[in-house]
Amino acid sequence: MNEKKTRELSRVDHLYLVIKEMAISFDFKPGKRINEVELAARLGASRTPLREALNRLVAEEFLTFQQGRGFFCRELKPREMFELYQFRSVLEAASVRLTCEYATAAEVQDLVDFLDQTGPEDGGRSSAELVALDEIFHQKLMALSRNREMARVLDNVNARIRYFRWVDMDARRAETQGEHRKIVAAIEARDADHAVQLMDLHINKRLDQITSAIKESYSRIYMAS
Amino acid sequence: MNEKKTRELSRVDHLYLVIKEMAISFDFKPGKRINEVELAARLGASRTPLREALNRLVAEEFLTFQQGRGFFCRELKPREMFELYQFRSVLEAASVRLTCEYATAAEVQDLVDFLDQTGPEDGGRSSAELVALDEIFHQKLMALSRNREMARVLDNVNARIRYFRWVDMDARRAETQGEHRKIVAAIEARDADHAVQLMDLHINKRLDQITSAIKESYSRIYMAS
DNA sequence: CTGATCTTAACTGTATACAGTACAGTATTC
DNA sequence: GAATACTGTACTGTATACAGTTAAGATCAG
Repeated sequence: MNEKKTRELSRVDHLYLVIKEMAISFDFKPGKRINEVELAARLGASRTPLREALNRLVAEEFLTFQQGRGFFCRELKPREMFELYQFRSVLEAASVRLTCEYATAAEVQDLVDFLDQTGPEDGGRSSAELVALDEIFHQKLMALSRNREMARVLDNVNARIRYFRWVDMDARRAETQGEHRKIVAAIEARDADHAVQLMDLHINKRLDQITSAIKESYSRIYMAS
Repeated sequence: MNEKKTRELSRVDHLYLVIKEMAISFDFKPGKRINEVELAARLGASRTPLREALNRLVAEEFLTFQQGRGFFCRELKPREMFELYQFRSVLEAASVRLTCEYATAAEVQDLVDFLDQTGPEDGGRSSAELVALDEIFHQKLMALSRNREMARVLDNVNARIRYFRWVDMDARRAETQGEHRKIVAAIEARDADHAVQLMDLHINKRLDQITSAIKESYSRIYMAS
């Protein structure tokens, strides 16, 4: 027990968080098997807590598991990304609708303040930083809809498409912030239908767009190694 | 390796399935700690694979985990059930909309056939059987929307509210089948808005209804023991 | 009888050992 | 030369041991 690891956290929790980040950013290559002995050594733990963490990540679809062969990194499949985008769109539309219903004026104002603070410009931010800001905006919105179950699933969906978005954000970095402002304006007016419509435009992505962006994603995954 | 357990399944997978069923039906009492040694002995396994299965179930919110204290059965909280019902409603509305868009006429006909086969009457079925049939109907519908990610989450939501529904179904056993028919009719007409509206009526449940039905649920949980 | 403190038993957290299995690499045969 | 059988190595699957921690029970003061 020497590292300055985040305390108050069990070893399994710690491993879970670290490996989840590795899975998100494809430090494991798509479809490749994970060597437990080697990974355990690298993270300074034994195989027992490591496998417990890996099992959690299997349940959250970051990894897959095959009887007798072990744990594997998920693949980056166009169809799956498309379904996750579609799912995200559904979650966000519901989020907007419920927010129109439940959020107080003060809470909506907080959202406006957040957009003001993060500025209308991208401020020289990296693609990853822009994605992070975008996710925070949507998390705040989801929090106002007062449904923690949907919030939890949205977090999972966002994490699973995050790598893809890092790549994709480069192409449309300018648009995001302005679209957020329009959505909040519609919420302030309590115009749920309009807000949902704007949200759909903001999120939806066609399968062919995804397919071509995934090619770029793959090339970056293997460039980095 | 003696039991006639479902083969081709790893021990962890087997434990996972068995314990999940136990969690769904509250064989573990709400909030109570799970004794690993005792449960391992009861299921004829050692603690290592048992804990791997328990960790998966924590990730799926059937159990909770506290550092240094172990695994606990989830509680049955009105607010959480309400949010799950709301979530289910969102998922099913999306399912209906996408089905209107993507399903072939033949697929919709299969749905009609399924309703015909399971009859307009409850046929003396138990509450649990009716809930199971209802879940199958909604799974089939979700399959037609061609989004496996949403299907997977719907399964999880359904499993988590299942015990509650076993209790609740007694009160409204007659209604379900007829509502399903109306929904399918709207889908056949490709009238998405109407189908969604019917689905909302079919699923939504107010928080106060849930709260009172949960009292009944708790009494049955502790009766059974 | 109530509350605090100490002691002890029970249980969790993790490492490790070993058995069994998958897979690669080599040899052998056609 | 290609295909198949064999053998060895590496890795997973699971049990178990032990250390550390929590929680309960007993003892004693107020």
